[in-house]
Amino acid sequence: MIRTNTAFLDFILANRGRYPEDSVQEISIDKGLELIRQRSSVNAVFIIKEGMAKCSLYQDDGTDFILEFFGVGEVMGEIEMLNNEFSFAAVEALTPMTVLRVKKDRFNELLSKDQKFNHHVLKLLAEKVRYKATRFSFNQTHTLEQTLTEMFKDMPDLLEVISKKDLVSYLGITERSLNRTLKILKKRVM
Amino acid sequence: MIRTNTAFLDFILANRGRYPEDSVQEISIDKGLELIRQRSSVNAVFIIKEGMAKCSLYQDDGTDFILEFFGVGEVMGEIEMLNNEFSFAAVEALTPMTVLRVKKDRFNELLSKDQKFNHHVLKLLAEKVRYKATRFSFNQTHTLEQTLTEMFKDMPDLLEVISKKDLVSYLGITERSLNRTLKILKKRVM
DNA sequence: AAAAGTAAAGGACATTTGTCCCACCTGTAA
DNA sequence: TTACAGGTGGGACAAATGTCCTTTACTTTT
Repeated sequence: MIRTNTAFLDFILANRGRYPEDSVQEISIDKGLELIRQRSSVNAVFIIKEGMAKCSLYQDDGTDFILEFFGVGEVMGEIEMLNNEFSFAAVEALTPMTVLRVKKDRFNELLSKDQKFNHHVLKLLAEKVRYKATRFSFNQTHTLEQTLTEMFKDMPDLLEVISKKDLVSYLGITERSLNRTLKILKKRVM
Repeated sequence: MIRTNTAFLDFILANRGRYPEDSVQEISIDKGLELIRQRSSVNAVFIIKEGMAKCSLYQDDGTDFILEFFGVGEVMGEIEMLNNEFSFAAVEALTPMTVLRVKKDRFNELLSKDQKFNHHVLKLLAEKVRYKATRFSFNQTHTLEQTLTEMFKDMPDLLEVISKKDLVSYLGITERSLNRTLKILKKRVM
């Protein structure tokens, strides 16, 4: 459930020497900082080298829904770059992070000039579509209890890594429901 | 809610004369035919010229969840092509269709040799991510009544175009719930 | 038109999730 | 120590959705 993409990160790290000066900058991000603000224009693509972020969508009614947790290697801002639109989601650091920053012009240049870079971006987008589809499909057709059971199978230390509040937003439920179901699951284990 | 992408279709239609012989074949599809079978290998990309299809995911428990309704210009099979994996979803014609078929090798060739083609594919993938994210976010955080209200605003003739069974699978609910809510909405209008 | 068979709609009750609020814990200021 | 504030978990009830089965409506056959 925390997305990673080491293939792309490794590729960038191995090749950045060949790119024009300053194409890829490494920057440190404090926990809690908002890397991308919703409905603002985005002028760089970010790749996570260390740390974790959440990508969420604030809705009109005040609720916020977490689309994805981004881990090492995940890429942010490329959707907006390609559609040339304002960001449709927000990205916020959940831990201190180190990210690689590629400015808009450089990103587009790499896309058109470096075939391997281009192919990585295509694959990464395809993977985002695939993952979103399967995740949402599962959530829509299963109860919270089933969904949580799956998540713990995948990641037993879930609650140490992600706060209850974030988990609630990720699942689109209330804190009450989460607590209730966690209690049921705890009983089940004993 | 029925996705379309005329930009890409127009581009293909305008340029196919320049592509090698037989790169883009036009084929007719009967209603009900399964263009892409889930968990099978995909060896061509399809673009809809006429008609409509559903893209769905059959789950282990027998339920099937409709990810998207594909209308004119929508592209199918490109995710599998890029990830070089078996199809994760199935696509079935809901009406008689005409589709443009681009074989795997040709598709990859166009991707690497035709920069505009490449850019169209990038944009189309980005748009799929964006759309899925906003749709699912909305559904997860709203009741069926709210979701249906929005859908009818967008498309008053919804029920003439899409069968109740498909609508049910698209929303991940039961037929009973749909009927109940439709009745409530009908009362509301009067 | 009557009978039989099939698909769609809806009633009654069960389960899941949400809302509201209270009790309890912890830390801190008086 | 007391009193107050903020946060966390949970009880009680409400609302939304699912399950099961009956009823209604619509076709087809005779």
